[in-house]
Amino acid sequence: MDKLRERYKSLIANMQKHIKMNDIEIDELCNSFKYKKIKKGQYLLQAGEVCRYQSFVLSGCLKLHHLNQEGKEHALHFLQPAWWAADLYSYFNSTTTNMNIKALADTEVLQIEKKTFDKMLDKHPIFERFFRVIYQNALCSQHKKTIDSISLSAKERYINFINHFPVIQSLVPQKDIATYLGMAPEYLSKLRKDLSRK
Amino acid sequence: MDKLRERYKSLIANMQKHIKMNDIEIDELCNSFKYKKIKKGQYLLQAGEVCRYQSFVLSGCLKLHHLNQEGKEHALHFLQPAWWAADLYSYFNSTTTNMNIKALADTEVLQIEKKTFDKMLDKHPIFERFFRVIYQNALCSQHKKTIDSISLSAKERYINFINHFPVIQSLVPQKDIATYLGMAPEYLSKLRKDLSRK
DNA sequence: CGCGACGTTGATTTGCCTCAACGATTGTGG
DNA sequence: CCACAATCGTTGAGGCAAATCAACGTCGCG
Repeated sequence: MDKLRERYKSLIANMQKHIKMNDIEIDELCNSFKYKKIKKGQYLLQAGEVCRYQSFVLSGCLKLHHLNQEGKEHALHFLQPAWWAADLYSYFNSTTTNMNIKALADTEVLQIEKKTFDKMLDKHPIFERFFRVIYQNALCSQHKKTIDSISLSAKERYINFINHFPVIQSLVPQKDIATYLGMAPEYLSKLRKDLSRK
Repeated sequence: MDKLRERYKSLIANMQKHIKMNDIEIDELCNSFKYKKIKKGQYLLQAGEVCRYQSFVLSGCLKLHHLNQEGKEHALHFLQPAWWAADLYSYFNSTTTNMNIKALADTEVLQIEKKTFDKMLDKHPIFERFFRVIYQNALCSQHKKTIDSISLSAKERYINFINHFPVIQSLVPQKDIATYLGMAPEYLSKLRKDLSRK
C-alpha cells in the first residue's frame, strides 16, 4: 500500500507547488489517477484514436508528434518527468486525434480519464486552480516557442534549444530535435558541423 | 447605472457559456473589470512595459505583435470581440513584455488588474473554472496553429487562414496577415495573384 | 553476423526573402 | 478642400537559407 502511494509522491509534490491540499483531496487525487508503464518504442496515443487520458510523467521520456499528409513527422513536445502528456483538444472534445505520443525510453505515467477529471474538479474546486495555473503556464511557453519559431533562423533556434534544454539532447534522437525545431534532419547535421568548427 | 451595466452584458454572456454565476458573483465581476476605450492606432501595451491588464474585447479589433532585434514585426494574434488580450507571461510574472498590442480600429475593452484577478478568484472559485477552460481552449488553438505553421507551405497556410477567418481579412491590413502567417508581405501579394489566376 | 535505423556529406533545387521602383489609397495639416 | 506625405499593395530581379535526393559509414539489436 505504501509502495503504491510512493508512486504518487511526485505528482503530489508537483501539485503542492501551486495549491494546498488536505488529506481528503490527496486521497481523491490518488484514487483518480491510474498508474501505467510503457516500454520504449510503444505508443501512449496514436492518430485516429480519441485521447482518453491526461498523463503525468513519472519517469522516462515521451515524444508528442504529428504526421502530415505526406507522412512527414513533426515533433511538438518532448515530455520529461513532471510534465503532462495529452492532446487536450481530443481529450476535451472526444474527437479523434491526429497526434501521436511515443515513448523514447521506458516510461511511467499517472493517467486520469476525462470523466474522472470532471468529477474530481467538481468535488474539489482546488484542482480547478491547479489546472488553471498549469494551462496558463503551458500557454506562456507555447507563446514563447511561437515567437522563437517565427523570428529566429534555424541556427539560432538550435543554439537556443541546446542552451534551454541541454538534458533532452542526450535522450532524444537528433532527427526528432530537427523536426521539433522545424528543419530537415540533414540540415541540422550540417548546422552542427558548422558550429563545431568554431 | 443600467447603461454602465450594459457594457458588461457581453462579458457576462460569454462567461455563462462555461459557468453559472449568482448575483453576488456577477456583482463582483462588474466591480473587478474597468471599462476602457482606445482609438485606432493607439497601443494597449508596448514592449518594455509590464502587462498590467487582462482585457476582454467588447468591440473593435486589436493586433498582438512582436518586434525582433532587426525591427521586423510579427503578428501573433488578431483579437476580435469576445476574445482576451494580454501577454500572460508578463501579466503573471510582472516581467517586462516584448509584445505590443495595437488597436486596428476604435476598440472598447474591459480590463482586470492582476491583484484584482487574484482576489476575485480567491473569493469565488467558480471563476477558477472559467479561466481554466479559457486557457485550456487557448492552448488547443495555439497547438493547432503550431501544427499548421510547421507542416504547411506558405500558400496552404494562407488558404487555410481565409477559410477559417474570412471576417478578419477585411479588418486587418494584408501585411499584418502576412507576418501572422510567417511570410513576407511581398510574397503574400504574389501568392494572391497566383491564386486569383485560377 | 546482417539488417535496419541513424547521422553525415555532397550536389542540386526551390520556396521564400530582400531590395527597389512604382501606382493607389489614405489621411493630414495648411 | 486640396496638396502633399505617408502607408500600403504590387511587381520584378536577384539571392540565399533550407529542402530534397542520394550515397555512404556507423552503430545497436535481433
